[in-house]
Amino acid sequence: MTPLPSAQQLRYLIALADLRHFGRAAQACAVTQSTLSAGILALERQLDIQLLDRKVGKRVVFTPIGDEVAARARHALDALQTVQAVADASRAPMTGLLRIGVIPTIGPFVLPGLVSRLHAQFPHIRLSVNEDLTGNVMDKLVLGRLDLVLLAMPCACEGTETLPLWRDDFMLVLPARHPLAALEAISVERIGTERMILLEDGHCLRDQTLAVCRQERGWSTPDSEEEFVVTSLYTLVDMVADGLGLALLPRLAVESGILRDLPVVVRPVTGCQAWRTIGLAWRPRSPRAADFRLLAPHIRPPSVTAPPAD
Amino acid sequence: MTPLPSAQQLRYLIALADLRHFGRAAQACAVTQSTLSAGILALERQLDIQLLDRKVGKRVVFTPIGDEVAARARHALDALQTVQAVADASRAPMTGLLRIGVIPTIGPFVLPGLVSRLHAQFPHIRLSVNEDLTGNVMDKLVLGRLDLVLLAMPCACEGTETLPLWRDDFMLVLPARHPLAALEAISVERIGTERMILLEDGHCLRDQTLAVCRQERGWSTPDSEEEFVVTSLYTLVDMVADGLGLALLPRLAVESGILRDLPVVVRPVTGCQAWRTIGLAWRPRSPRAADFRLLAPHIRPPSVTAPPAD
DNA sequence: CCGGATGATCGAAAGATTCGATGACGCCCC
DNA sequence: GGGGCGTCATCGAATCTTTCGATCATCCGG
Repeated sequence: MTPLPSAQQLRYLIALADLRHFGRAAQACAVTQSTLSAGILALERQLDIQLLDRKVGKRVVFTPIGDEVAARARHALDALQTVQAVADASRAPMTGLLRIGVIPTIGPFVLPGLVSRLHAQFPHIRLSVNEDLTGNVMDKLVLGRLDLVLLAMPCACEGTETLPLWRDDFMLVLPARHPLAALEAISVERIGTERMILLEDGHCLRDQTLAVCRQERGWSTPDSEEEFVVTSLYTLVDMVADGLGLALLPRLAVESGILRDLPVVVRPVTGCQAWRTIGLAWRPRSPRAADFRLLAPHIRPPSVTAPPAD
Repeated sequence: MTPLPSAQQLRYLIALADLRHFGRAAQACAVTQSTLSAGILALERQLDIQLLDRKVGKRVVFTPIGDEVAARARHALDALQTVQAVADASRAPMTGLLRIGVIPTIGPFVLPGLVSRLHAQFPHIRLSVNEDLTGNVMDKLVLGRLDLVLLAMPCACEGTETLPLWRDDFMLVLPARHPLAALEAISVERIGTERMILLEDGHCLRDQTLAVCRQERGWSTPDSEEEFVVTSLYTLVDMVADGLGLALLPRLAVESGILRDLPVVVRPVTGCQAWRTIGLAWRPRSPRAADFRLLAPHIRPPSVTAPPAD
């Protein structure tokens, strides 16, 4: 049985596929050109296939099968590096750079406490935070540009592993002088005739608000000319205070003091399932998946007091 | 930078994880016990983690992280072998064992011609055929026990790559003396009041028949005591001939002569989308994916004459 | 307390990898 | 058209790694 291609050979092939030049690829691999050339030749001999088209001048031209092998080689090398990464992560858990993504309707209310808590608990961790819409942070997650995403479920998180953290109720925010403000709790049917202020497209909270409203048959999306769409929860609250409409806010935002001293009141919504689930998502093959599970208990809404240490 | 673990080391680790015995693992790897022992030690030293618990007697006990690393090692070794397999497949396309799965409502009508055609076209291919329900063949496909599946879409084929081959119309088969037999084509609304004979649960054709019938509002699934459910298309045709009900048959089956000389007539269905798409499915990472695409043109219904060779 | 089984360790031989130097080949410009 | 240049292949020597067989250390059951 011929030996499997070595990690070194795969590195050579991938560098050559990227740079299309033996000398520069060798430089990138920190070896001499002769070594890289011999490595590619050895790979061709071992696999018994032609990876490069050598007749066309002296330019580096991959054969179709060469491209295919290079693509598989990338995957194999990645898998090998993951073995190493798993070992590294276990030897030094909760260290190194953690690139965390978060959506705008969670970030401002969770991150401040989270960052300081993580720094206190895990001094060797370095945090990089990226706030963006659900779709964007999830894209970056699967592309490997983020390690961990804090988001609101339900959401389309194919190809990721998720862990629910806590339930975050939606609460109705309305102008203080609004007739409904007299009620202690407001049933979803009463919202049917009201104008709702929405976040702009792409915010999952927008879709979740619409989903809650659509549980009431009488409700329909406002015409585009009548629509009130804003880009941040802060603006949204301001507009409610101005009497321009009602809005659903996550309890998380309310309890973080987003209402300030504006002339608005906040009421629970009854008669429907009005909440989102805050959760974590990561790549299932992430070497640090075990770390992320350990990290989860430290991600909390600011209002929840820490459980006593044991 | 410490070197990545070698394929050999991963093999040693996996053999040890499987056999839990240095001597036998070494035998399985065709090396001496000392070599395997040294290999494991070297891996532990390179990764700088403890893979085995050595204090407990002399039994081979993996640490939790050892198990984790072994699992990743399996994946990495698999990826390396795939590089090799891609090369092998390209060097000798259309050779070796091809394990093909097929569903019962396609197999009898396509396989006979397909097998002889493939043997003629690719003499070095060895075929292994497995006929089973859609769910079962797809399970075997993703588990790697099949290479290629011939099935009817739409279907839930997550985690697989699919290639549509041709559209297969559904045709209504009814007793020769049935009043509707007088019509040249039968609109789906006329089926609303008829009793349909169905395949048993698990056949995708059953679900597709129900889907067609449900396009007609008046239609509802028969009560279980009134249901006529059979296990094969041949029985189904027999029951139609006996006047027990109507059935939808794929054109593929009709043109393969399943109606024999029974007192039934077959009519096109109008007024709805009544067809299935015959297609191929395989694992996206299959080393022979390129082969499968080349193979597709040779999979045809028996009625279609071969295009002239060019 | 001893013999068998199991895994770790050691030195030597075989094999693989790498380097620097050099060869072969096409291309460009004078 | 020929020399210079850029590019990839080849070669021998030095170095590093892997493997083997032998041996040692330890544990377990009688």
